[in-house]
Amino acid sequence: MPSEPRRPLTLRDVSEASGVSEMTVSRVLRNRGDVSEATRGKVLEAAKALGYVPNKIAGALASQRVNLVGVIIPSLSNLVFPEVLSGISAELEDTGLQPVVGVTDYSPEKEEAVLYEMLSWRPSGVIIAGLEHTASARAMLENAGVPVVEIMDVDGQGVDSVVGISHRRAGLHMAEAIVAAGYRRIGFLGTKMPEDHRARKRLEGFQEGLAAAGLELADTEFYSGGSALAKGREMTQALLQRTPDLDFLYYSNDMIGAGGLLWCLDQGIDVPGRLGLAGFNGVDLLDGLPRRLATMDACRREIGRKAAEIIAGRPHGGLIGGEVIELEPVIQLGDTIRRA
Amino acid sequence: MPSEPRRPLTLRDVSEASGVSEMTVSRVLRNRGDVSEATRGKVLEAAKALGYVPNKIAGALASQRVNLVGVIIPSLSNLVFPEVLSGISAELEDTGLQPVVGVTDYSPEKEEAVLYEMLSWRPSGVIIAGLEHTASARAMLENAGVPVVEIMDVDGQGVDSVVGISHRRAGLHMAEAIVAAGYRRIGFLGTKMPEDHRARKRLEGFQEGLAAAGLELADTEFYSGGSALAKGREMTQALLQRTPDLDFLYYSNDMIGAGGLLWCLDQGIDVPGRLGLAGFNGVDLLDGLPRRLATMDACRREIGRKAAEIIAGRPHGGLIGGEVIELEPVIQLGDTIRRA
DNA sequence: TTGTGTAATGTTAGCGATAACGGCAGAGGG
DNA sequence: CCCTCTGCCGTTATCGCTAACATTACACAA
Repeated sequence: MPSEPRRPLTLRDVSEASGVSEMTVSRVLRNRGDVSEATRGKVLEAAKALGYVPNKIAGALASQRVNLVGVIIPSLSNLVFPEVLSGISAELEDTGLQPVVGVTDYSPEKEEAVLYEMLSWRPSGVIIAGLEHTASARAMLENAGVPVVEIMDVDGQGVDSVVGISHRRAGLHMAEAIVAAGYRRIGFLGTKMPEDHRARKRLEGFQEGLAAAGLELADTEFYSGGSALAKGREMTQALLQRTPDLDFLYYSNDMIGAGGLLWCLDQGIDVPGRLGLAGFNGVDLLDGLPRRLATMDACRREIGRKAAEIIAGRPHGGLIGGEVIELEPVIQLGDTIRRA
Repeated sequence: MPSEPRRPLTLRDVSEASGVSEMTVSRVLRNRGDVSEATRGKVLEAAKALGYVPNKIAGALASQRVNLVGVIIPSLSNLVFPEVLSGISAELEDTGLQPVVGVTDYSPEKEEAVLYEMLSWRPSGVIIAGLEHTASARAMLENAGVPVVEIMDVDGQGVDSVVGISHRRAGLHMAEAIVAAGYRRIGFLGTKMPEDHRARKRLEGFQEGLAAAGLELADTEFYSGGSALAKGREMTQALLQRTPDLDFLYYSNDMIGAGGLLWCLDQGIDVPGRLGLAGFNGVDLLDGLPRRLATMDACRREIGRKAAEIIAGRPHGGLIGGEVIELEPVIQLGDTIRRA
């Protein structure tokens, strides 16, 4: 047990304490190269006694290798992204790689800044949400010299690899299911976020699906900020007040959908008979609601896994390049869409 | 627009492209030292044209400075921690410092590993949840040579600075409020997590508060894993079936409390008349529930801010040492505790 | 004995940046 | 005219570690 952390410890301190060269200490600490059991023991003991922690900055500079993977996502409070992260962590678990998270708050400029900052640490790979980036950001990704995986969304052109679902088709399929169940007067409730391209694409796909059946949205309502559950209530009330004859409400995410569901139940509205409801994401956080909200699983964890797998699978940013993995979201009718 | 990212770019490339020395380029890129407007322009232009991204690894090694702050938390899905993080980010916003997150899954061993990994990058500070660590981890924190802030909890001895609330007193105050409202047959529902010391302390404080009124817990129920909302329902049902005469349920967090609340409402139980409910955390995610659950704000964002403030305020790990900041959680009676 | 192979360790030369200091103009004062 | 000062920019020496190669010691075959 040492007691004076005056001058930071270096390999040299360990080497002197154990009577071998710095190189040998380095080899022991990295489990690389041949070292006799005896020296290994001595070195480990000395390192532990001193409380030595290797300096990865120097190590990375010397070896030109960094065990970090940059992960850039829009938000941590969205509930979706922590799940993606969890998939990434799980997959990276014993590859020696480690995720480092950056958050953009849905701002392209901030995304660019975060990306720049990350790349300046020369990570072994980058996982970034979405396909839409500033020109600079896209250029950085192209020139990064490491594998890049754009996640969540496959509706568009990626820089390198892409893992996600088609939000357009997700919206489309939900529309088909709703129409098939016999609903005709359909409203949409969503967030007012121009930068949430995935929500936009879902809506577009949804409208496309309605159009195919000769329908269009009867009314829409948008919000921004605030507690999603509470907003779901308010918006639902507002929408139904304005257009009382709606027979279905499609929410852009499960949280506001849940709020809407709770409001409808409070009001004694017959769900799904008189009014059907659906959300998006399949968050199991909401499992305990009085009814299971119809939704569509966004394959969040799986997306994280696959993305991490791609990064981990490319030795040194190998030039294998651009896989596109499209996952298939599964519709869950729950209790809020009439069954045939 | 360049097109061949063969050999990674270095300062030298920019220096050659702009006809000045590496040192001058470095100065321009860091906004440090005197550089004429003319050269600055040339350099920036060259850097942009090449798509140069500085190598912070080399920079950090040379300058012995790293603009990262390690943040170690048990989980990202707990809802509480993203909020703490958001406070940290906000406070660090324009200090040049940047948070780097590590997750421990409530495992002391993993915490130790994550801490070791973080320290090996020589961050400018460490923010870590909780006061309980392995002996090794504690030693590392003590010898890190940078400011350390332990957050969330003040019931115990910290290594350096501490920012949080007293969970013991939080539990105690909730007990007092419940007793004051006239409830007597009180049950507790919580998570089965020996490593969640804060939940444990809250429970202890709660029992202490009951004891002061001559009461003790009438029954308890624990769970682990699964969707919190659903678990809240199940546990509540189980507990009330086993001990039907309970008149109050104290939940260790708002999510299971919300599940319980929904179940009680489903059952037509008179809340808060026949049965009172309370949770912990004050997550505004739940604002849209049919009733506002009684809870206690854990000052999550504020904790993040204060912790970041301490880190940012210490120039180079200055030796100012050990502040302890105890925040005061506010009880919110909501609609699930009888009012006087 | 000499050579050859292998295991275990040491030596040297950077990795890409920055700190610290040095040099060299031109301005201004005496 | 000399001297100091300031603005601007270059040179040199690390930072702590690792890749690559050199070296040593010993075993064993020829």
